[in-house]
Amino acid sequence: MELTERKKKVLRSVVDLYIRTAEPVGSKAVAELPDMKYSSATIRNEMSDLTSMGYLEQPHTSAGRIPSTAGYRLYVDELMMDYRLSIDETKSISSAIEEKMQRVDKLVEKVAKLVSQATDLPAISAASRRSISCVKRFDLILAGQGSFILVLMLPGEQVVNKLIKLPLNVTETDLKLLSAVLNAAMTEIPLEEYTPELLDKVMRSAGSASSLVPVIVDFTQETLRNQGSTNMAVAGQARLLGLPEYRDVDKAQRVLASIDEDTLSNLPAVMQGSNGTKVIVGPENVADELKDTSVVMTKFDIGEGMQGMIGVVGPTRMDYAKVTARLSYFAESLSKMFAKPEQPQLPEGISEEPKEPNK
Amino acid sequence: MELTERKKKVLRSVVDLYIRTAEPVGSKAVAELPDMKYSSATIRNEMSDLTSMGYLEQPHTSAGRIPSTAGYRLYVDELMMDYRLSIDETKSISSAIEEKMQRVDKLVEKVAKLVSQATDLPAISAASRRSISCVKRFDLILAGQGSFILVLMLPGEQVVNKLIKLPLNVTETDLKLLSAVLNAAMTEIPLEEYTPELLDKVMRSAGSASSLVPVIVDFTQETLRNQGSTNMAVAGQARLLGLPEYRDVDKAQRVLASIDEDTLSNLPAVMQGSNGTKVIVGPENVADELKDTSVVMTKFDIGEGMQGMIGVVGPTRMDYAKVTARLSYFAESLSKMFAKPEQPQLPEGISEEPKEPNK
DNA sequence: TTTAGCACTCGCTTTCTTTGAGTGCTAAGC
DNA sequence: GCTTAGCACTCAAAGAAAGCGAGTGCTAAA
Repeated sequence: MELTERKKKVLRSVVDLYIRTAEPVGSKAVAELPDMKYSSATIRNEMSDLTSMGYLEQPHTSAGRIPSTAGYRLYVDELMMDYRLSIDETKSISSAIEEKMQRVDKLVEKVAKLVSQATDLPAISAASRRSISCVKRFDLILAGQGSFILVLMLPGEQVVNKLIKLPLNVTETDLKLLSAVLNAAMTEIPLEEYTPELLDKVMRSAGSASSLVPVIVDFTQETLRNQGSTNMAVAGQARLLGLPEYRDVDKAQRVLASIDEDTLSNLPAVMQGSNGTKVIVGPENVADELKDTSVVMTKFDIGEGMQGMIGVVGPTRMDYAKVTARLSYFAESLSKMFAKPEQPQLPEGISEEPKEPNK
Repeated sequence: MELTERKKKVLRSVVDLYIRTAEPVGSKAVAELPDMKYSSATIRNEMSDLTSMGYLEQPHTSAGRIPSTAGYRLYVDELMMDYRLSIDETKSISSAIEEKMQRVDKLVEKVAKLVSQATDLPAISAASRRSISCVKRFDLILAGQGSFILVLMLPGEQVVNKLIKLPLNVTETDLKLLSAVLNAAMTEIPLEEYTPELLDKVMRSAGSASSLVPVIVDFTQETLRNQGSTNMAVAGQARLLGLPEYRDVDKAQRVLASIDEDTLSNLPAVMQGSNGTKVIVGPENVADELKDTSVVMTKFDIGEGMQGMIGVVGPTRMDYAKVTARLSYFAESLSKMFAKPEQPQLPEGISEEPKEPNK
């Protein structure tokens, strides 16, 4: 059977109504829509066709129709009207983002909150660095009896430090020598090349400061490893409970549990290939708990070898148009913010990174 | 009427049973407890007395009894049996804490998760620094054309850094001079003494590097201000939904909303005075949404001018004994960890010490 | 091809009934 | 004088039955 224009129109109307009401949609309701020029009987026939074509479903014989997964898919891919963000919306999103945000992990948290607020759904936000990283420079600063500060400069304006304490005395000369050795031998090379042989070589060149080498290298390796890590935050889980489909507490709990930060750690992988906004409708989901829950995600580049992702989780009948619009706008604003880091809206640049000592 | 030993025993049994079952407790159930040597009729009389004394309540005439707020209070303050942590429990708590945790904010997050796991309830964790802080030392490291790294040493082994970029050239000599000036004039003094006059003086002494002073001082001030801030994390909200009293989604949502990180920002204030473990039973709560929700909190010192707090939120009938025991153990382990930061740490001495609650 | 009409279906809601845990009271027992 | 067995009474919760009404599919007429 062919999917005529009228059928598409009916399908769109059904999905739109269902998104709004969360109740099965009857032929009469569709017929009464302002720009629907046919009677309920006609609509009924069309809906019957759409059902046999697999785009709609009937919870039971005498109920209205609800969109099937295929129906949502078609809706998202073709039928969905562009949602125009109102000036107010763009304004509130931009101004929220523009507040200066200091560290990446705080930023991720903040963004998750904002996205959740903007969509009224639970939101996830993540930022991950690709781990192709190296040390650009080592600095050692004497900090007192047997303690010194190790400062690592990494690509992308990042600076990491650690206060190191040792049960032996350290002299300025030791540190000078050691930092020269480290800078000569261990900068600009990836983690993999930190071989035992290299360490050995460094140790030997370090002379009296050689006992400092292991602790320095340990920290460096750990730092480089963490560079490839992902910051992630979830916000607004409670919003899920406001939705009729999650009045069933068990269901809500299952979904909430599965969007816990721990559980989601593999999510970035999902986003790997695609760029832009991606909609995963209900059963297309990998996780079993999310079978009747949809996920909308947007990936974006934030420069400096970092990637950002924001997404929301909601019922299959969520307002895809609105959600994707807001998400995209968010992503865009964030990209912009990162693209020109020295611009006025971000007075300090985003390169600082206050660190605590204590591994 | 006098509160006899037997009445206390009955009350304790009622609370214990209610904590376990979440159902009104009948006289028969109490009478059938192993060490209850009276018949249900006798218990019935005692329960009737306890009801008129205000320690128990009846949801309706022909139902069992549930503890009133006064009943819980008495239970928590006097009746509650010490809960002995099993070796397994202490082990799992200690080993969880022992994992190296890097920064305070990450630690707070991690602890919230652990506490939530250990109690199976939503948990809050916070760490706050008293803001009496100063810079112990400034270091400036040249990092390239017109950019350098500012390193601040703060009390308590903290080191903070920031990469600063400027549209002008900076020389090693400039930085040497400047750091000498800064260390002479601006260390060991509190934020308040960063007066315009002082800045002026520093600027003048800084010579050709004077243009760097404002940006350095800005960052320093901001850092010191942040020192007084509070890190806070909430974890395991979803666990609330597993409890029968929160099957009512609206209720659950209200509670969850009110333990959102934002809302709770005033919580540290509540903990101000008291030390040790504090139990807030239901209606004793300030927030209206938490009227039938209890909060158990423990405050502890983690040295270096920092204070920690962990707490859980749960139904009024939560297992206070178990929860306070675990919370205290957590607090203790954390304190220990901070007290001897370089120690390999714990398992010896399973000195749990389920705290006597303070009224 | 569209539409009005009509019989039919079936999940909700409401009302009524039943059930049983739990109570308070009384009178007998220790 | 305490304790306990016994019994009538209460009342929420669970189950069953009835009625409602939104929605359908089909048919026949426009």
